[in-house]
Amino acid sequence: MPEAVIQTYTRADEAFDCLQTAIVKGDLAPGEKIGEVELCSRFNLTRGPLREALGRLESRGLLVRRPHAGVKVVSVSTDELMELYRIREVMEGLAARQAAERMTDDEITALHTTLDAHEAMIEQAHGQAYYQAEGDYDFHHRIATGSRNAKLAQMLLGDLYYMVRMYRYRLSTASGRPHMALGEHRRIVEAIAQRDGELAEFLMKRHINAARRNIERKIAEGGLTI
Amino acid sequence: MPEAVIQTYTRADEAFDCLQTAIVKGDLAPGEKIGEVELCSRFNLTRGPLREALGRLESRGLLVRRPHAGVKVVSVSTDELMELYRIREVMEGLAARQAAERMTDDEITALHTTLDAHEAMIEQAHGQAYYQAEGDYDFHHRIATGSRNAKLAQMLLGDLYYMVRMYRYRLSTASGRPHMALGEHRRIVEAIAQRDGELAEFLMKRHINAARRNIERKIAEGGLTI
DNA sequence: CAGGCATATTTTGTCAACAATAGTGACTTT
DNA sequence: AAAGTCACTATTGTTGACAAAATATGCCTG
Repeated sequence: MPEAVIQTYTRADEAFDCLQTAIVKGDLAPGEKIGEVELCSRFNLTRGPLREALGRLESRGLLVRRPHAGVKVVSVSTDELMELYRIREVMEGLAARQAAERMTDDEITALHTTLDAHEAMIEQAHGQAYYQAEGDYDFHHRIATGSRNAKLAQMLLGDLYYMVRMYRYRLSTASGRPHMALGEHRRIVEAIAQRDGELAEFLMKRHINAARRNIERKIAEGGLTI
Repeated sequence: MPEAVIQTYTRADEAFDCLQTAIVKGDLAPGEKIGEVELCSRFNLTRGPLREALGRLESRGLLVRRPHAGVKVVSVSTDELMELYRIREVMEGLAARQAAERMTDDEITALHTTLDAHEAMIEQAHGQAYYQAEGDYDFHHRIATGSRNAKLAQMLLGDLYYMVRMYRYRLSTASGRPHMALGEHRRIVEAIAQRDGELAEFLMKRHINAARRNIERKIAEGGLTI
């Protein structure tokens, strides 16, 4: 047994998770001003733990608080979304490089099978963008973890991904280029399997850069409004 | 008037600042287990705001909390410190590139004068490592802000720098290579002034990489113990 | 004498009432 | 009539008391 420690789940954690998913899923719209008492009744919580959760969410940048004036969900402009992708580019590039150097063989095998599953899902649920988005998240999640860089994984998984996902739900994976993305994923995994960190970094950066430009183009075309 | 909004300072903010500086300065030693009531009496606070601040600090990675078991200051191994520098390398590289593209001429002038002040301080307080550390922080702070990438600045200034500074206080700027660092800083500013983003990124990455290797070497020599 | 179990204590997690502040509306004044 | 000011209300910030949980201690048993 690797982990028998059952992290007791406190009400503040519950509040945190509820709010985070509510924000990511869009149940709480960006810019929406929300009262504490309303949130309490909505999630069956009391104000103590709620405030604790609000503090955490604020320091993660998912919502902004003005003293005595209430909290509101952060609203990210398209420019800011592009900046997020630029950060992802360099950080995930680093993650891919370190993953190539440090992942175990078992983890790499798991990466391969993950991609196979994604391919099957794309063939089958042809056009179901939601699965594609989740699959993409799964892939990047594994690489962040595989980097064996705790802080890097924390920043990617705990900060950036939530903000990006917040928009992916709304755009419902605007990228909409499942096959292309899958091919890029395959090449990245190949580089990792060959323990070629430099190549993995390069491919990952290019992959995220392509995703960013794709979204940028779609927004410019007016097909998407944030 | 650009900013007439007086951010009212709440008790939770006070608690947050107190704890953060206490951790960074080393008044609260890493690994030290601290009780909530003790902290309250120490900083003249009550438990409500304190707990809010603890939540924020936890999500920033400065302390770890185990439910019902108390909080303790995070203790970072040398390996983890090196990982922090690797993250800094790519993120500050990006910051330098974007700063070169976006900083105003006034900001660049300010950067120059900042470096002049650092040089004077180094000459004068010859060996006073503390000023060097603060000067270094000032330099990197300006570039992070100048990147015009809000999230990037937040992650650097709000997360990474505090963790690194936490160790700089303890090592009392182990780097101890003030003149060399100043020269590197000058070259980075030159690249920014010439709006050469690519070069600025390259120089910044090399600068941080050199700092990392320097610390790594000193630790390996046994001169420093964390 | 050592190990495990039960109890007791300390510490954290939670709650509900109180105080302070910002936003809002009406009123007065120019 | 418009603008500024004052008071009010609703919401947030804070406090202290209560409940639950984990660690530590001491006792009992093998």
